[in-house]
Amino acid sequence: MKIDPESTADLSVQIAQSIKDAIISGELPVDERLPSESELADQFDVSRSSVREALKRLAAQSLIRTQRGATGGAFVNHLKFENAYHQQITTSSLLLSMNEVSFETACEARFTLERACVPLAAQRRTADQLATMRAETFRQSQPGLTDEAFCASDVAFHRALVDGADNPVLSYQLAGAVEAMQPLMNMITFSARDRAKIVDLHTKIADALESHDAETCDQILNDLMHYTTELAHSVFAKRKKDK
Amino acid sequence: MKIDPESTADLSVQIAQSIKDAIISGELPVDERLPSESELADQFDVSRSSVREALKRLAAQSLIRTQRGATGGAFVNHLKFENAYHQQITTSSLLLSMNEVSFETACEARFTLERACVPLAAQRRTADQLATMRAETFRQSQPGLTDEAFCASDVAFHRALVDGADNPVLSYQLAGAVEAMQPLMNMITFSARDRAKIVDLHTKIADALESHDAETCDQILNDLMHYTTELAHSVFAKRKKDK
DNA sequence: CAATTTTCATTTGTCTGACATTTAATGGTT
DNA sequence: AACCATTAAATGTCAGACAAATGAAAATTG
Repeated sequence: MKIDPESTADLSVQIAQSIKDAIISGELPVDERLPSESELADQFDVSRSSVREALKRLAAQSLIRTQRGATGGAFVNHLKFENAYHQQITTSSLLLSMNEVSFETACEARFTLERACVPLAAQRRTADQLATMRAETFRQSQPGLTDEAFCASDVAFHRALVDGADNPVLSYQLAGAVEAMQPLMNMITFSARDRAKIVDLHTKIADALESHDAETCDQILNDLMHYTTELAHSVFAKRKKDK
Repeated sequence: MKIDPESTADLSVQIAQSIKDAIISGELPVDERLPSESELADQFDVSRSSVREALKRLAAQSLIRTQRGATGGAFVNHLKFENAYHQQITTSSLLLSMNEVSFETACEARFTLERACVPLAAQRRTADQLATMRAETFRQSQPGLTDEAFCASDVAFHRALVDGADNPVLSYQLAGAVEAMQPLMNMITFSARDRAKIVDLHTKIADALESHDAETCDQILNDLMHYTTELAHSVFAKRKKDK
C-alpha cells in the first residue's frame, strides 16, 4: 500500500483509495485489523490527521469500523446486504429528487423490476411472506390510517413480495427502487375509494402468489402500475389547478 | 442544524448526519455553499478537525464537493446517475465477494432484472443502441480476444440492451447487477465453442430487438442465463477436479 | 489459590495552533 | 484598457497535546 508522490489529489483521497484497493483485492481480508493511525501515518509518510480523514471516508462507505481502546483500531467490515440497504435507499431517493425524474419514469422502473421478481416469487414464496402480505393488506383496509402509514404499509407489502423471490441480490437491488418511491408516493393523498381499489389489487396479488399463479400476478401488478400512475396524474393535475 | 449534546456518538458522525439531513430535506439545495469549516466549527461548538472529518464523510458519499481558494468551500453536490454508478458497482461487487453468493444466485438476479427491461427495450431501443450491440457482438467473434476483453465486451452489450429501455432509473439499478457480475464472469475461461454459442445468442437477441419482438428476446435471454450457469458449473467442476 | 481491584499501555477521539497552497478579487502600474 | 502584484479567504496539511475508552497485566485481598 503506497501512494503516488506525483499525484495532485488530496492525501486523504489517495490514502483512502489505496486502502480501498487493498480491501477489494482481498489483500486485507474481512475483520483484519488495519495498522494504527500512527503506524499508517508513518507508512504513508503523512500526518495522523490525513490518515484519520482517509479512514473517515472509508467508514462512511461502511468499508471499515473503528473501536477505541487498547485492542481497538480500524477493522475491515463484513459488508452485509442489510447494511447496504440504507445507503442504497438514501442514494436512490436523492437521485430521484435531484434529477427531475418524472413520477411516471420512477413508477415504471419500480414496477418493471418488481414484476421481474414475480415468476420466482410465485414459485418460492413462503407461508410467512404470504402472511406478511395479508397482514399489510389488512392494515391498509383500516380506516383512520394516515397517508404516510398507508404508504409505509404499501412498501412493506411489496418488500415481502420481492423477498418471496428468495434471492438476496434481487432483494438488495429492489430495495432502492421500491423504497425510494415512498417519498414520491407520500405526496399523494388517497381517497377511501383509492385505498379500496389498492387493497383489492393487493388481495388479488396475494391470492395469485398463494396459488403459484405467476401470470395472473404479473397482470395485476401491471394494473396496479397503471392505476398508480393515473392516480398520481390526477392528484398532481388537481394540485396544479388549485394553485 | 444542531447536534445532541447527550449523544455518545462521535462528533463527526453527528455533524455529518445533521448536514446530511439538511440536504435530504432540501433545506440545503443543490450547489448551495456550506458555511466555512471555521464557521461550522463555531456553530456546532466543536473543533475544525471534527468538522473536517464530518465533511470527508459526506464527500465520500458524493453528497458534497470542496473547492479551495477565496471563493471555495463545500458545496452540495448534484448527485447524478453517472456518478452514482461507480459507487453502486463497487458496493455490489463487494457484497457479492463478501457474502458467499453463489454464481447461480447472482446470475439469476442479473438475468431476471435484465429480462425485465426487454419489453421496454423492444419498444424503445434506438438505432444507435442496436449498433452498439452489433459492434460488441462482432468484437466478441474476433479470435485472439482475452477472456477479460471478452467479458468487458459482454458487459457493454448488455448495458446497451438495458439502456434501450430508455429509463435512467432502470439503467442505474441494473448497472450494479450487470457490472458486479463481471469479476465472477472473469473467472471463467471461454473455449472457442463457448464464445461462438454466446455470439450466436447475442446476435439473436439483437435481431429480436431490431424487429421489436420482446417475447423471442426474453426466451433467448433465458437460454443465455441457463447456458451461462451451465458453463460456470462445468468450469468450476473441472477446476475442482484438477485440484 | 482464586477472585477482585488497580494500574498501565495502547488506541481512537478531540482540541489548538500553525503554516502551506489555491483561488479569486482588488488595486496599482504601464 | 491590459497586465501584474498584492491580498484576503478558504481548504489542505502538519505537529503536538490531552481526553476517553478498553483490555491486559500486575497487585491486592479473601
